[in-house]
Amino acid sequence: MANTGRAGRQSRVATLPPRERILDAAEELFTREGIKAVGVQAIADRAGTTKMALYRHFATKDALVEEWLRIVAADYTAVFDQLETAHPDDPRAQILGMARFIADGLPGISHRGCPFINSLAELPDRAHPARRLIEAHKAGQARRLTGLCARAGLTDPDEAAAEITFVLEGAQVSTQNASVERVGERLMRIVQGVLDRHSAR
Amino acid sequence: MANTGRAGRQSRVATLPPRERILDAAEELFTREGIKAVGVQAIADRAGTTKMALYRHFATKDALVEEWLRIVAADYTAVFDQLETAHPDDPRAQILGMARFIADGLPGISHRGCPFINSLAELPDRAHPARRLIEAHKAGQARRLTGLCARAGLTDPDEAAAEITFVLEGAQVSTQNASVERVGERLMRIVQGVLDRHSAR
DNA sequence: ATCCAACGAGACCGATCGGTATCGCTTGAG
DNA sequence: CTCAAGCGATACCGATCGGTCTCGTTGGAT
Repeated sequence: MANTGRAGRQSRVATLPPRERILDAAEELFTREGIKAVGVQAIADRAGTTKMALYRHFATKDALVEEWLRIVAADYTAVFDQLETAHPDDPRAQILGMARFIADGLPGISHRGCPFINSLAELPDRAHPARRLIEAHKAGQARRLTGLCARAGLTDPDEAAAEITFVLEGAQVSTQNASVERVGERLMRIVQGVLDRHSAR
Repeated sequence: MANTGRAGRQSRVATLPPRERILDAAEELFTREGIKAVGVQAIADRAGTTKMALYRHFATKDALVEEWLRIVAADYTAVFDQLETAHPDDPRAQILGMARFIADGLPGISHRGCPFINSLAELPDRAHPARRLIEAHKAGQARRLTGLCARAGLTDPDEAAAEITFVLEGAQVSTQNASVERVGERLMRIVQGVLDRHSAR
């Protein structure tokens, strides 16, 4: 998901405006190295611009972090929305679509995990705006997933949603470690099993 | 697990040697604030000693981080061992015991997650000794869990172990966010379900 | 009693951090 | 054509980082 910008230098033609390049660079570096490990200078360099230009668009580094996470969250929500319009009357397909989206993304984030989980680790302060954003996003996703489970006719929507959430998060975490092989398919099989098991018999 | 040292000032009597106090302080601060966010000065202060004393026992900050993670990993392994001696011929009880241990620990790590997962987020470099330590520990736990699943007579030990791992990690991650309520019991119920489902009928 | 190793205290170092100030240059809307 | 706004470059600021050095004290084994 995301990572729209090419990795190369500032292309000669059709260069994006500085603000977008900065956000692309931030996405790349924050994801790969972590928030605290990346300095604003490095972000400016990778964006092919300067620190001053960065501070013309973002008040502080924290504000940039927040905006980056807002975009990531919006990307996830967009996938959810898109699945909803694609399968308006099939909540089960929406759930499996979300799982498929996560599963397919696993190889790409190999050894680097989920941006949200990693950012939470670097933002211990619950009052931090970026952290509040993450928690709000996760809460919204959980509510939405629970709703889908209910509409899918599962016997215990709360339990099923929690189960799926655990498995989804756990798969992303586990991808950081060991053999990434078959994690995606394993994940799909498990989610499928959860749905079947909670279905009214 | 761990957190053996009292939280208070350096007690007047029976004060632990500096090295232990430093490790206790590191455990406390690294867990609560994160690795990168904590300076060696802060660790020394909390241990009631000085930076110099710290560097007499640990070559670098990284070495201290590594030693801390080694202790945490050893604590987990010790619980595993203890369960093995308690239920030598009941692999199922061992698995449930481990899940119970995690579940009971969830309220304690509320909003701060698992030290391993958080540390992975702050150690993007796969060659970092501390990271290698974590990966080795996780690999060992996974192997052990798979073995238990096999001995428990589950039809697909690999699948069952992966499922349990995902759920365990996911529960710890999710504890950082929302309503921590009932997460422990929910976790136990899910693991129990995984065991039942994979049992030969 | 002695002596040495570990300790507490604190100054100090170079590097890097987030963030600001200054100054030309480009550029596109009026 | 004009001119202000946005831009790139660079120097700079105070604070903090990990890590080193010195020195005076202390306490347990011999």
